This record gives sequence, C-alpha cells and structure tokens, in this order.
Amino acid sequence: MFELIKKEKKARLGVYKCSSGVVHTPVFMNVGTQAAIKGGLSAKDLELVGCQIELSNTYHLHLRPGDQIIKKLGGLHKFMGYNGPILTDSGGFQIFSLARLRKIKEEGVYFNSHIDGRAVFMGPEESMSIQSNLGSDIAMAFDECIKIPSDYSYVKKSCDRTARWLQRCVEEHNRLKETNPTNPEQVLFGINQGAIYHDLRIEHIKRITEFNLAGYAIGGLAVGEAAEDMYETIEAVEEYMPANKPRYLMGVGTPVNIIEAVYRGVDFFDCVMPARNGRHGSLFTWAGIMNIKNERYKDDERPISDECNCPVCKSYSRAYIRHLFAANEILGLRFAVMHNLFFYNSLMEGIRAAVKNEEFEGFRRKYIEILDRRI
RNA sequence: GGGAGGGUACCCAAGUGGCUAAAGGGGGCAGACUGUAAAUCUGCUGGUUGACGCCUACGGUGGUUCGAAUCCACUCCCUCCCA
Repeated sequence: MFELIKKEKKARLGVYKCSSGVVHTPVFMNVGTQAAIKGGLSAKDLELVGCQIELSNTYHLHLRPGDQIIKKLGGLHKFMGYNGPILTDSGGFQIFSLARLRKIKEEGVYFNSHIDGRAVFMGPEESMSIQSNLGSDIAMAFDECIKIPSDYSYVKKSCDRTARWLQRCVEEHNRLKETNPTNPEQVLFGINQGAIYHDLRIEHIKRITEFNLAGYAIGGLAVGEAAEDMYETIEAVEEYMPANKPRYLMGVGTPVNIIEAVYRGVDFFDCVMPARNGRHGSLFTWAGIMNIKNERYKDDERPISDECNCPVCKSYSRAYIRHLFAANEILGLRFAVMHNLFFYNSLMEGIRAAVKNEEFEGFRRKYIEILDRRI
C-alpha cells in the first residue's frame, strides 16, 4: 500500500507498506541478486548500511539453488536471514543481459543456463510461480528488457508481447495467491517498455495501468541511451502513471540519474552500480567519485569521506582500504561495497529530507554538479 | 684445480643473424562499469615527441657482418657436479 505524503513539484515523498515492513520513498533498493550482496555482505550488513528493501532475482535463484528448495526452507526471507521487504525481479532483465543464451517466443523465453548450458524455459507463468515460491513482498511482471538502439517495429512488437505477458502474469499471480503461496501478501508490479519511442511508451503504459496493479515500473532504460534521452522518456511516461501508486525506475543508476529521476516523479530505484563499482574500487562520496586504488591514496590517513558516517569511514583510512585492494583481500571489497551502499541509502535519506522541507530544488541544483564528478 | 649450465626490461621468463624497443606471466599505473554470467574487463608500462622519428638498451669490453640479444675473442659474476 502506497501513501503519498508530500510533493515538491513532481518530486514525491511517500510511504510504502508491505507485510515485511515500511519503506520510505524515494528509496534505493539494495541489490542481492543471488540472495547475497556481492562483495561479502549479509542481511545483517544490510541493516548496517541503512537498507530499507532488498532486491533478488528470479532467474538466478531458480537456477541455483532452485525456488522449490527455497520454498521448502520457508521462503527467501528466512533463507537469507533478512526479514525486511524484498522485491524480486522477474527474469526479464536476463532476456537483455543473457541475449546470446536465449530465444524469445510468444509463450516465453528459452534460455540456455549461463551456468551449465541446460535448457531452461521461463514464461510469465513460470516467473510468477518462482516468485510465489520465493515469497518476496513485491513480484515483478515478466517483461522483455529491450536493448537500445532497437528498430521501432521490433520495439512495438516486443511491447505488445510484454503487454500480453502481463495479462498472463496477472492471471497466474491471482491463481497462485489462492493456492499455496509462500507469501500470501505478495503484490505484483507491472513494467513499462518502449525504448525511447515516446508514443510506444505511452501506448504501453496506458495499456498496463488498466490492470490496476500495486505499482508500476519503467524498465528498459539505462541500457545504452544518452542520459538526456532517459530523462525525456521518464517525463513522457510519468504523466500516465497513477499518482497513488509507487513508480519504480528499474536499474538506475548514478547518484545524478537518481536525483534527476526523483525530480521527474520516480519513487523506487535499484542499481548494481554501488556494489559493482565498489568492488572495482570506485567509491561514491558527497564530493564525487574516487578510485581508492589510485596511488595518491597510498599513505592517506583520512577516511574515504569526512562527511560519511558509515562503519567503514568511522574506523578505517583510505591507505588501509587501498592496501586491501592491492593485496587482493576480500575485506577491501566488503568495505567498498558497505561504504557505497551506505552512501546510496544516505543519498535517498537526503533526498527525502529535502522534499519534506521543500528544499529539493536546491538540493538537486547543488548535487547534480558534484556527485558524478571524479575526484 | 677440472667439468657443466647460466646472466634479457622493476621481477620471472621466451627469443640463437634482419619481420626485435624485444613474446608471455607477475608487479606497477590508469580507465570502464546503470532491473549482476563482473573480486571483472580494457589500455599503458626504456627516454623524448602531438606524430613521424631520434636516442639508449639483452653482464662488460673488443671484434665479425650491410645488419648482432643472437656469431667470435677476452673478461666479470651466478648455480650445480667432480677433486
């Protein structure tokens, strides 16, 4: 259930309530694809970094360990020791990311497992069934994440199919709710597609909002298009998204992307970036992005950021973290990811406070100049 | 004292007349990363230059040759075996 608390222009402050807890929006969902945060973080660590809601993946957990096993063990929350809200992505992104390993048909997608090559079929019903077994709080519709650039004619054809898939997702989701769900409170979010063709985006969002789902996502962005194209696409779609439902911009993004999307009316985000880039040595701060592997930090006794209250910045120096990277110690990755997730969660906290105090306009102006800068 | 094998760039190591400023690793230095096939991938790593080029370089010195890391002589070091 979503409650809109306040608006500053299009930026929204809200509260999303689900069976596993309350989420204050705008929110960044911390990504734990395989029921773990890459870089060696556990559910307990998610609390330390201020995580409100976690995201896991249908395709990956279906392949390993298998959703039947997770259901048998009491669901994903219990399995990974996390009792906060969980959103599961549907497998639709893997149609994009594992493009060389799949064939799309009307009935669904024939994957060859990236692990061992075996045939794995996933359609709307399978995705819903797996997510039902996982027992996440929010299930995502099975969609095709379309690469950009793609021909108009292909995008149109794909959007029509994703809309037909949504019909099947809704029916299966309702059916499973009645039978033997791991989490009877699970809700379904729909996903808008259309690449950067505004007319297709609008046609598609109109079509999927007819299902009156618990929330709506904008998918298929940040897949190669210019940032400006992404912002314009959000603006085009946003007008047609229900005001009383959460809006989720999937897979985005940089701190500046997030600010710009909040500015255009988005509530939910998720991105691999703080975890992946952290593992690769890029650390996000209020002053910009630093590469902790750089030589200039070899004897720097300061924390990553003086303005940061994360567990890493409270105890360790840049020199120490750089050393951990150089020495190939996994502790370095863990610290980097912890810091970055803490930063992203703090960024969202800052955004919420700004909207609450009607200072978001100034917050945006200040930070879009700073946060993507390399320092 | 006798015999054998070696000395190549920061390190290890390939190369036995021109296609070699020198393979491949490691190390070092940078960059990329957006619903995670990523503790990954890419580039650079003798000097100078925007580039062409020029200079310096395969233990040292001196030769042979149009041309040498590569062939010859002497020499200095290292490892192993025998006495």
